[in-house]
Amino acid sequence: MRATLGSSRQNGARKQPSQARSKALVDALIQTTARILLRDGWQALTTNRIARAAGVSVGSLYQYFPDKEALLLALVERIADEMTAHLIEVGTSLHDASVDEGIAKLVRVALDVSRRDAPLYRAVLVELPRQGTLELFDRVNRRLADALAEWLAARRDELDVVDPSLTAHILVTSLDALTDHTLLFRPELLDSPRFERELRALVTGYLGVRRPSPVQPCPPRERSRRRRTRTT
Amino acid sequence: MRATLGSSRQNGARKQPSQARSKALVDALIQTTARILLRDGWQALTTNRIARAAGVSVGSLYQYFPDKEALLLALVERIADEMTAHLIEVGTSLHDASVDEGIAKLVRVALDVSRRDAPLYRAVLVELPRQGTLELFDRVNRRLADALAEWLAARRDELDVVDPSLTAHILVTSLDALTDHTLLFRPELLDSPRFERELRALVTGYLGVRRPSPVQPCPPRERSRRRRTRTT
Amino acid sequence: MRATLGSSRQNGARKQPSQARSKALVDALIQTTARILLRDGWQALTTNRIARAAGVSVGSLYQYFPDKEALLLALVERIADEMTAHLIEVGTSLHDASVDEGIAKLVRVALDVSRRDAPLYRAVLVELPRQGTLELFDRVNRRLADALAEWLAARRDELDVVDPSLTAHILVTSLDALTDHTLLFRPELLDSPRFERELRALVTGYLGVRRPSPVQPCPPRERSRRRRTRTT
Amino acid sequence: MRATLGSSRQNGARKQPSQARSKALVDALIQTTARILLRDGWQALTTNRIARAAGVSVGSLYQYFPDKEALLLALVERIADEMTAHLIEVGTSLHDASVDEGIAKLVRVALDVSRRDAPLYRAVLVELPRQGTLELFDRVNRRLADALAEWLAARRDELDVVDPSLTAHILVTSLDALTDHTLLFRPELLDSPRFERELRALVTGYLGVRRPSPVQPCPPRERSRRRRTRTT
DNA sequence: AATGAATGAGTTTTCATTCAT
DNA sequence: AATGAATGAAAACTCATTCAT
Repeated sequence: MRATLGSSRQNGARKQPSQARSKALVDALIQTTARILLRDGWQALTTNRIARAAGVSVGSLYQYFPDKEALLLALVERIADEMTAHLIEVGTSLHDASVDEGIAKLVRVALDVSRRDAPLYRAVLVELPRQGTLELFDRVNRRLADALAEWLAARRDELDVVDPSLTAHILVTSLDALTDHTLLFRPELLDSPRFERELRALVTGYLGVRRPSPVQPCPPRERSRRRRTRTT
Repeated sequence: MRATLGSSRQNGARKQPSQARSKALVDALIQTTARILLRDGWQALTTNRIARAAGVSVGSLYQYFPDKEALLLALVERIADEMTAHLIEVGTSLHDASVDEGIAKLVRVALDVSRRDAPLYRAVLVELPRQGTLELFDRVNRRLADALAEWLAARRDELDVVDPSLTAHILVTSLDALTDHTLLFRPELLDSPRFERELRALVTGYLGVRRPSPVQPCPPRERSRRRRTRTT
Repeated sequence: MRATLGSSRQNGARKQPSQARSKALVDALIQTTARILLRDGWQALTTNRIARAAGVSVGSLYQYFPDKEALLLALVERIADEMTAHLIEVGTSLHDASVDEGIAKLVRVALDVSRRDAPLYRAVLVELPRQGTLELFDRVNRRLADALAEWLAARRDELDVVDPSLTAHILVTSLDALTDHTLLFRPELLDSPRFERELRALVTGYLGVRRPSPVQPCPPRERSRRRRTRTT
Repeated sequence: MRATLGSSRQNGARKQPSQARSKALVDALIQTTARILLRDGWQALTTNRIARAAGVSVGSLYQYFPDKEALLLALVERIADEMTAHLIEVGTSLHDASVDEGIAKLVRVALDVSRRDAPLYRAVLVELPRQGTLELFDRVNRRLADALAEWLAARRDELDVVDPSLTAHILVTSLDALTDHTLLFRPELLDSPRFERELRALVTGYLGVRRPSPVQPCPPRERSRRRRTRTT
């Protein structure tokens, strides 16, 4: 829910690691950064420490990252990219999904993503300066929102959606924020089916899912009616 | 949506500012902290700079705050307390509010709170270390959620709510997160009536608001029916 | 062994406490200084802390002591004066004392003085900057040495002393240093009779105490030979 | 009289100066510390000043010493080690030394050690916090005392010594303290042959050196007899 | 490319001392 | 005389970054 659905651009890395060796080095640095952040927190996250723990020299660190910030950004990006690996499925599989399926998928993926690397992700959320981080995660959300908007638009007749783009933004943001908050303050809820059900209810309710009533079609609900006639 | 509905306890302040003078000094320091954070960012936020800008000596700063962190916490607390000023109304006025009114109020207050001191709040969200900050804002949310849960419980017959506490948590978190995110990435939405309407729709939908249909009562929607029968 | 045998001069005190109240205040400050030094060490010994612990304001402290150093000096002086209370006896009672008695007294008083306020004295020795302290204690020693020198001179025929002044300096310094060192590193020895005996032996041996051998007097020289006949 | 007869262990140095360069840097820092302490006193002894005066950056200082204290300790240790260079001779050459030779050597070395780096040593004694310093010098003393005790034990028949260990402690402490005190308060004595003679007399007298009296052997002294028979 | 010793500006924090009340 | 809030110079220490090897 917070990963670049596509690929990442040249982050400020000084040099694109072309050789395998370089790639390994960059990986080691990023992973070590994650490890230290996790184990010892933001305070302990110094470039010298990272380099030593990664088994390289500070100089090497600066060969591949112009900045400490760049390294941090790379870490966040990596997380974002791992999130993408999950979201991308949804983005594509959403296409043919029925309304209920789509909603279930959406909710499920939001939860999965939070649970997958909860501790690291939590550490990043809590300890890292958000300056550049936010945009990264937002980009992920935007792409998911775009995919979702498309899907919503395609199912307009079954749903109570006027502005798919705004609705998608609201949905994605809600889910994102809910899982984040829950990760931070009620981590135990993350695994409860009850919580998942509520999230689905939230989405379902918001989308005003219309059930085909075979005999006596219910008149559209107040809210829906109002919504449909309004102009934004 | 993120303020202590009650008052805050003795935070780490070294000395309880009893005299008016002390109070003014503490105020000046906190406001200056806010100002610098706003104008020059986290990097410029050094104790010496704060003190100088506040027109006092560093020593005085440390007379009232044991730590830089304590000062920052005090700032966050102040924001949280200002939020409370708004939330407290809702908490009380919610009691007799009809369902529609309550929802409108809830949404309205969430937006108001974000808009009121948007820039400062944004700065705090983006730049400050969340270590102690999170709990402060969470406390606010919890209290609002409690008030909301009560209200929900009292209107159970009109609503589609099984677990008021969980529902309240979800609602509060959603609204909080939505306004936060929007403040950070789509600040222009914060003032759009469209956005407010959507938030109301989100809440209304989620709560499964039941409309009294005078003639032909619609059979409860699928979702609702399902929900009612499920065991949590 | 380290106290001013006479009285102390105007230490740098800003004002001679004439009133009883002032005297009490000065006392409280000095005693509090000792207490803090003892309980919490040199690091905790700040003027503000001392004043607060003594129940007065810092301003009052500076009313009576121009300096932190002056306060410290006053403490040392007080200790030195307490030592004097003991030494002064020796100084006078030494006059008519026999050689053996004199030696026993000298040694005994050196030990008593170290034992009396061992912890505080130890703290002063270990933690205080010696800048001005040394001279204070030295003055005590000098006076004792003077008294001792006189006594030695008066007993020249029984002793093997050429330069009473130098001998006295050596004796006083030795005893002083021995008790100090022992206090610091072998405090348990301070109470052992064995240690006291050795100190007497040291003095006796050094002074070459001549024993009147009734029958067959050993031939002189040999300071050593003479020494052999002494009884401890 | 105050140096580690052996070598010193890893003190708190952050990094073992393996390269020649590092060694030079550490040396420069320690020597500069000594110089400043000597020239400008304890007050002027700030890490920044030391570093600047040594021609390196503060950072470098902290690369090799975790603490200001560690640097100070290193200085003391260096002095202690230099003392050792002298004492070690005595320790070994004492073995075959006759009683008179041994005593002369002991006294001589005590004086030499004090004279060698009198000003620096004085500064250390007067200005440095003794917290960790004391143990260092004490260790030196203990080792010398051990060597001395052995020598005393080996010459028991010529001397009036019951408990070599205690006697050695007393001797070493006396000499140490006498030279220290004299360095502090009567530095001119340090070079006087008279003073040296007295020290020898002190030791000789205390040890109850027995002279072989060819004709009429004097009966053993009282003290000696008692001492020999008593159990401690 | 890699190293890691060196850098030093910049940060937090302390605490002796003053002075308006 | 007493107070104690205010001062601010100065200290210890950090750590991102560079650059000679």
